[in-house]
Amino acid sequence: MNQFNEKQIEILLVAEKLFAEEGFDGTSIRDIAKIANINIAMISYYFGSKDKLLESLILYRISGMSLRLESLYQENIPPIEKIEKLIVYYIENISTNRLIYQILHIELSNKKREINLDAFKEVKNNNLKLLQNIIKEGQDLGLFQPDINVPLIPPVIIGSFIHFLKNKMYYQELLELKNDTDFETYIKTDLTPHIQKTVKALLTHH
Amino acid sequence: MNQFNEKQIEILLVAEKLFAEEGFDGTSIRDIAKIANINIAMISYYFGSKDKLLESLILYRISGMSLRLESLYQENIPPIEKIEKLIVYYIENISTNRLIYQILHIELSNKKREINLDAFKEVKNNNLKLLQNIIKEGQDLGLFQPDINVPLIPPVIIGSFIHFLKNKMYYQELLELKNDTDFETYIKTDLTPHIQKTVKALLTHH
Amino acid sequence: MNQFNEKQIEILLVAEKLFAEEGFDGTSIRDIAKIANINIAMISYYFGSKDKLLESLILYRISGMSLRLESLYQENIPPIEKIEKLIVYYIENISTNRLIYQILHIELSNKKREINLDAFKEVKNNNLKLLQNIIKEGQDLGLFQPDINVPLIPPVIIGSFIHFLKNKMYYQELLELKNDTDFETYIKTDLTPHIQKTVKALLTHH
Amino acid sequence: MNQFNEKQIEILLVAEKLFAEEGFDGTSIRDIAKIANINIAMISYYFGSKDKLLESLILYRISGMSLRLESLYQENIPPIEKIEKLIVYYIENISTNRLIYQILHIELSNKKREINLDAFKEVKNNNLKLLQNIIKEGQDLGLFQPDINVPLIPPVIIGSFIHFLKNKMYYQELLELKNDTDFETYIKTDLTPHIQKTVKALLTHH
DNA sequence: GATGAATGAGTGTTCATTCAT
DNA sequence: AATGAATGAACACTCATTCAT
Repeated sequence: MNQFNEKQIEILLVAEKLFAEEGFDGTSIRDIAKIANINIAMISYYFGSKDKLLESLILYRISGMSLRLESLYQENIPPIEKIEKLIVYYIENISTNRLIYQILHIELSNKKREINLDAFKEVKNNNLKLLQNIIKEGQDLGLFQPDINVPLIPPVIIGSFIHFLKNKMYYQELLELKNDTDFETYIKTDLTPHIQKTVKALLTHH
Repeated sequence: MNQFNEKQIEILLVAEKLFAEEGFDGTSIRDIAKIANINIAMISYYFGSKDKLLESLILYRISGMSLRLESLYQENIPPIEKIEKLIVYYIENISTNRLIYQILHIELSNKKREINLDAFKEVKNNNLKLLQNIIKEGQDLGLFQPDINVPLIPPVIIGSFIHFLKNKMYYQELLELKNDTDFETYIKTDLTPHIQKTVKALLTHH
Repeated sequence: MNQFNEKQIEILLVAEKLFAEEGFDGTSIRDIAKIANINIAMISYYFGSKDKLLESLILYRISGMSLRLESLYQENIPPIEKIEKLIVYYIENISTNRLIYQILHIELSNKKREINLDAFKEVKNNNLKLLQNIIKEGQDLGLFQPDINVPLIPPVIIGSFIHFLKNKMYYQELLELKNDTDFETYIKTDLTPHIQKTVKALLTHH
Repeated sequence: MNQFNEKQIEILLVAEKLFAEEGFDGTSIRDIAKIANINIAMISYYFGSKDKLLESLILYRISGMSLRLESLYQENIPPIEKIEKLIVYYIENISTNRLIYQILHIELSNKKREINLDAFKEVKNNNLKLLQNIIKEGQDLGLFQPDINVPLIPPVIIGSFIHFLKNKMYYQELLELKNDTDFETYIKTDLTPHIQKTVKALLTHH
């Protein structure tokens, strides 16, 4: 399933870190080669070019975003709980793939590079479909309001979380979260429930 | 009040466009000079360096984010309406300053550059304080729930909107918005109300 | 006699210091302008160009090397004492004009710049002629040896002294001269006598 | 023993010539690249930077100043002859390494660059020690005067010669040396003996 | 299959000088 | 008489990529 060998993956991981920290244009293949402890020519050799290295990285990461959700819809729990679980999934998925999300967020708006995001789109569509099913279920049960603009709910979930991440320093100061652990804990104990609460309110409030 | 002359502002606008589109590292001062139709040396001459050009741009834009809100709190309208207006303000402010927001979002997470964001932080803090006052007012009137984590509300508003903007192409396809005008209209007629509804639900839902 | 006005001389003095310390090519007119506290354009305005500034400086300095020696030959003292005095004059002249000597020594060997050194040559020739007369006098009196290659004596005097100056740091360490004052004192109490002794030995030794 | 390859040495030789003729700041890496017939990037590639190129050049030259003198002290000839030979060595060494001496003399007095001259200092110290031994030998044999300031003798030798070289044009005219060959011949037939005579006079004259 | 050597194109910046005022 | 604004040319250096081996 995975078309990259060990050395290639090592390069991809180094590249991911650097692209996320310094940006694609701000990262030179020399930097990558030095940290990955490989010859500079290896990158062109393995991936063809710096651009194709990015493509490979995105492909590698997105194909790794397994759809562990498949079963969620089938579970025998109230729709409201499914929503809660879905939100946790969203947040965990972004957390796990934080670096590639960062890269994508930057490069997405870059006119220079045309990135094939079909695989990413598919992931999004699957998640959206699942969300739609759950909401439909809740509506059928009379638990959720009927007039819900479903496609605008993921932006609330994802957007809130990513905005929080991006402004880490600001919120660390504001919320007096002294270190990274505090920050991560806050995401679990406060931010996630807050987003859940927000979405649930939206779905049920009349 | 504004310390930049006409020509400098012209350069800033070109730089803003390019930095947003291509990234800071992806934009060369030659690109800027060519489009702004000026000599390359002018950028160093006017701003000192490419880095300082970015600083100047941020300063220029943030100092332009006038606090047109001052009066909002004083208005004689129900708190719920104030919230609606504040959300419109948030969205309009980001819309107007879309490019610099994009730049900031990218450069914020770049380890290389240390950008002085004190002015930006101040804007944020002011907005947050206003939000807190409005919510307090609503709570005192028994209209809003008492257990609201106020600092987490701006992420919902800003995050949702920015996520929608960033994934413009995806949502244009999904929502069948054929062109930029449709997209902008959708923001006004659907997205803004959706965010308002979401926040209002959160505030009032028990 | 002096064709430079006060401001021009101020510029020349700043330029002299910088040219000596950083070299001509290593000094920018911006550096000069900043230290002299004048507008950059002033240098071109007053002197025409950076190159002509150097020319002006050399002219200014050389024309200032007054021939205080005229009378030496006429003094009623033994030739050997005249030689001693002449050597002191050489050393004092170079000391006083240390900076311009440094500049000349560097630029003399620079192929790029063609410096008109006629005035400098005249000074040298005058000094040489005086030396020749003194030596002739000593030879006529049977005090000095007859086979003296007079033109090679100034190199001994000037060369020794300048070499000592150029290798200041080396000799400060070697001779344990802790500071600039010690160094200057050593020149007076040891180096000058040493050069005098050397030349006198050459002139009188058979 | 020599860490530079053929191509690097070729670059070093071109750089040496240009640095000597135009000064370090007056020489661009473009000039060097053009004359050495290499790509501009090669200089950074081989030496790291222009500054390090200079360092490499100095290292290359100084490490090449072999101490061919070791045996001189052991030779079974009178001290006065050893002195003569040592002076010839000084002059030949400077002649051979004329360009790097010129560069060092310029850069020595440049405040900008800090050049590691430890190796150069060692060469000087070795030569000085040899000189001291020879003079001591002559003094023990009653041939040389006892009160000799030995550290000030090299300045006489080196200074005289370098001053003569630096003022080549002046002395060529003064001494009617029509071309370079005449000039070089004069150094051998007149200047060297003159310096030898001077030092010998100093050492033996009472 | 893997890499050291090499390069042309491009980077941001500084330069001395000019010119309108 | 004096200067701020402006510029083309040059600067040292880094870039991603190629290619012979």
